[in-house]
Amino acid sequence: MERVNTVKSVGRALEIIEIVSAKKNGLGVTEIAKQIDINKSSVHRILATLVQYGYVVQDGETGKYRLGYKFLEYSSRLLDSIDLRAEARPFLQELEKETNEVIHLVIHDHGEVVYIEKLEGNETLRMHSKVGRRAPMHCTSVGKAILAFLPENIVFEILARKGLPQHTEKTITKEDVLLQELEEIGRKGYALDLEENEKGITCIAVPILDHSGRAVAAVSVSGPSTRMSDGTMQELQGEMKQIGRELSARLGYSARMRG
Amino acid sequence: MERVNTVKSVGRALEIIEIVSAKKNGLGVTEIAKQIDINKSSVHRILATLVQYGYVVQDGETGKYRLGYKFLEYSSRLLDSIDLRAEARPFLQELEKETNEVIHLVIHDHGEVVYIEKLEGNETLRMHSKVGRRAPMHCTSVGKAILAFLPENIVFEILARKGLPQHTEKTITKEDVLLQELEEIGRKGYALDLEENEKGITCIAVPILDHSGRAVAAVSVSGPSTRMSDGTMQELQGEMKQIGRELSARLGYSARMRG
DNA sequence: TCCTTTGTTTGCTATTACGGAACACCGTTT
DNA sequence: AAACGGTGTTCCGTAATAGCAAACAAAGGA
Repeated sequence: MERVNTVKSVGRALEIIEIVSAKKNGLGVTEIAKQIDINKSSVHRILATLVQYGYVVQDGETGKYRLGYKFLEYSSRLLDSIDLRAEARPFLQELEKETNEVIHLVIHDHGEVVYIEKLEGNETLRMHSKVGRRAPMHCTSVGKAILAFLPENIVFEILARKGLPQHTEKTITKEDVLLQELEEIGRKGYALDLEENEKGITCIAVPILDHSGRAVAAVSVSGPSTRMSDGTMQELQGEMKQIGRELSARLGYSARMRG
Repeated sequence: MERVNTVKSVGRALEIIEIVSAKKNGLGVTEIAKQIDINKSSVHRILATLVQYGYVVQDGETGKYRLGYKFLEYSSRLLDSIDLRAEARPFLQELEKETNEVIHLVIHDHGEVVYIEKLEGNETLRMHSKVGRRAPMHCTSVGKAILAFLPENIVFEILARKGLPQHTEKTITKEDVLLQELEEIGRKGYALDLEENEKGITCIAVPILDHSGRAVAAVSVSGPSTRMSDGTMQELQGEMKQIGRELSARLGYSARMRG
């Protein structure tokens, strides 16, 4: 963790937010101070600032500190600014109607994927809390679809930083194997996840490219491996690639994708 | 703005976040520095810290700073922790089914209401970006329903701090009139918004009380005034009060509400 | 081409944030 | 009841550090 030209107390504040966000029911000054090994009074002062701005609230009963609703506000603004969501929505809905499986829209952020939309059969209502969740790239269809359309040096940087932790017995944990897979994905134009992230779950994904041809997002269909047969995938991949091209075009990328 | 025992740089950082969040397409160091009248280099150093933690990202093309997806993550955790949402969901769904109107679930936060759920006919998918939005209390049904079940001194504090800005010609802008209305709401157990916030829109709301009988949230039905007739309201209010009681009970409030 | 306007870095100084300790305030225990 | 361990909060001297001004770099525009 390099700390060149940064503000120490701001960093501490953000670490405190991280800690506070992790405990649903809040926690106290002393507990926080222990976790990051700085003085109680410093924690208290930073918390006071965060409270003043609504980032953190102090529970009236227990006195514990919890995350404030301010984050919902910013999150809302953020989602608004991602017009990709609005653009993608009709395509996702059609995909869901056809497949009756779970549809995801993710964005690449700092070597992970962030879910910004999830359509799940009749349970569309339950999805909110999933939006914002993160997942690794090396063992998800969306992650691999994006990696395959990123410059090599960025891919190496991500893999070096994040490693290839094993999630299931099928997770690709060797870098050379993954690179070969990415090369294939690049040729085919879509990525598969054959139970590499979660046992029994198979996914197919296509990347969404920005104006320079770099992947910034991806769309996927996920389902139980029993339903996601080779045949199903073959039917799906054509349509999904079409959707990927369409959405890429709306981000300004008009060049022709291979495959 | 009192600043006793707070950390200046942290406050500045949060102000910078506020500014950055307001511009969809991001903005530059100089622009930010101008807005809060501090030195460029200070802004730069704080931004560097925020970038390091993922709160802010720098656009690769333009170099402008935009809000990072970190906020989605925290927002997600926050929504998870609000079990009120989960508890309320089935009730809201039934309300929506019956009325075919827009259903809102809000939480009180610092003298405003924050939307944490929105059900909107067939367009349930479009709601995400609305979650986290804020609205004033004095001119919304949900806001008034909550105010009516808060201690007087808190009500006065909120009104003093926020004022009663006029949104439509029907907005209540006189404090004594509003207090009288709140008293009536307290007796009846539900609140109406007769085009006080938005022209042509009528709403009805009931509060949700915590274990001590103080309002912390509210549920509402909104629709065009043409459809939200007196008769409709009369039919609705009984069921909505029942929902309010039910949800209050789950938060630990078991005392009998008046009305 | 030069000039303006960015973003970034540097060095100095005074600000200010930090940590230790004291304080106040519980709830328990003895 | 009084002493205790556990909170959260406040105070104060000091040293670290965040802020400022100015210089630098880089990128457009005229």
